[in-house]
Amino acid sequence: MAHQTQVRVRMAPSPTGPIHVGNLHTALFNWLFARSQDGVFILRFEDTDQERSKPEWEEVIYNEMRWLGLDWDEGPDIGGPYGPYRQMERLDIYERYAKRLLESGHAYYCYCTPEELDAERAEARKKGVGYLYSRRCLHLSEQQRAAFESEGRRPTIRFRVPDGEIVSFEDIIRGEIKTSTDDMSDPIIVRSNGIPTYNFAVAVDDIEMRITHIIRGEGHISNTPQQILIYQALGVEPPIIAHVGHILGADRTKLSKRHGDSFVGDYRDKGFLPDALLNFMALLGWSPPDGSEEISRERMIKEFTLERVSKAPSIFDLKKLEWLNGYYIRSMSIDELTQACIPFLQRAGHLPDDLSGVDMERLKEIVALSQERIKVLSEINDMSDFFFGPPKYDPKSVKKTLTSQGRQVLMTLEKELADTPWEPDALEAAVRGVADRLAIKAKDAFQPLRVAITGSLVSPPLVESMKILGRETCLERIRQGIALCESKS
RNA sequence: GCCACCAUCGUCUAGAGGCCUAGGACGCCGCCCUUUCAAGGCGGUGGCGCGGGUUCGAAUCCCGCUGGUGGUACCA
Repeated sequence: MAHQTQVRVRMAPSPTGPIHVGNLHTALFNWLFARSQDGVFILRFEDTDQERSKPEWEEVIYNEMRWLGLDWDEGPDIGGPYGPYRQMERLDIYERYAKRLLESGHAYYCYCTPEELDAERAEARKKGVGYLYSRRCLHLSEQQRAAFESEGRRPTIRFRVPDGEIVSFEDIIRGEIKTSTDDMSDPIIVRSNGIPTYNFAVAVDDIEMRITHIIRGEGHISNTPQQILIYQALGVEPPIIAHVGHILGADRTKLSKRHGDSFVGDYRDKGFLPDALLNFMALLGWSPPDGSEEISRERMIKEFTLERVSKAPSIFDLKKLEWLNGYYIRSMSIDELTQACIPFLQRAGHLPDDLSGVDMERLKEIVALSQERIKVLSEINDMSDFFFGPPKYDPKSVKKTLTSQGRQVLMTLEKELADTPWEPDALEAAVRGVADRLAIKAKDAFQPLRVAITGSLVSPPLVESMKILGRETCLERIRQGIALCESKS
């Protein structure tokens, strides 16, 4: 077998906030590709936007990546052979590359002010043509430059886009994409403060870090020709490129903060499981050959190929995520699920912070009764609240069941259950017996009892819940239920 | 405005010229199971944006249109 160079891909977020669902999508595809190819997954922070980048976000991003189980092989925290992995620590590298471009005539200094540039843009807009920088700084003499400098103007560096050429690249997902350089304005690659702009820094980093495949969102398609031109000017073969479709909100626009719940952390806090979230995200724009929906991390890695990634954008469908999450919850062992629910129960005040006094066996029984009833972990709270304190009587449920007939049922049950063996089967038989004796349907006996015990018409299985609650508590709640009947009538 | 990308059920998708009377999944609806709600089982609803080509044959290829999205920054 021929030796192939090792696949190297990267996730390059800017530390300007937590991980967004869109970031996760492309990060996942990069990670899956790396893992499927025995490649290297690199984490790099693109922090050249000094205004918005904050070091605090880095820690948040690490934590979320760890929560998701997306591990990286090189990064700012663990280093690697091509570091540093934070762009602001690589300024000398960009400077070197910029110098090369300047010397080879592929770049030039530009002294235009933002105001002057705005005017040019306004002019182009007025004429209804695409904006192209006027290039009035392309051929500045030493004297002209000195004059600008003495005015106190600090230059940017622009890349000189060649005239009359077609830039073309083969996108693995989309096929050939061509752009005419005549439609491209000379981009600023280094700001007047010496910090490189995105398109330049990315190209330099991807070269320096030996990136073999760029997998990113389709929003970057329009940046690609610029970057290809930079590669060409530097005499470097560009990596293989793949643009994945965006993820859209229900309004069909690119998912963003505006849509709410667009951060990974939002889903973590609601009780979505990382495996479910990853499974769901993988299915947005990709599907395994056999069409399976529930697919483990291992299988995703095994079956992932860029060839199967679709180019169309996709809408984030919360309902499907919830279904998948429910599937994963149902697949967990009771021990695992209980552990996963504990933080949510604590946050709701159902469990103390210090778990040493908690009856874990009882807790597991409670969780087990809710397992196939919850779609997200946080739902454990509403589903099982009556185990942790007095029931919250739902007015509608009370009105419907705690009627005069309900009162009769509960009063009979109070006596009956006083000495029924406290086991689910016996309890069920007892309730049915009462229904028979009263000549009513079993349902009409169970429902008032359910409301008295749990507070609601909707609850986990009743007799199993009563078993956990114990006789005294249940009898007390039945009396409470009777009282509610009386206060009504 | 200009440039680019995209286009199969409501949603995620399968589909790489005949296997398509377009398959699966989520959702929705109905039935079964059942002490509630779920879960599970069974069934149903529902789609190739439009118009031209190419071809014996098009969801699949080409062109146009329409629609959507993205970019158009000394943001990334």
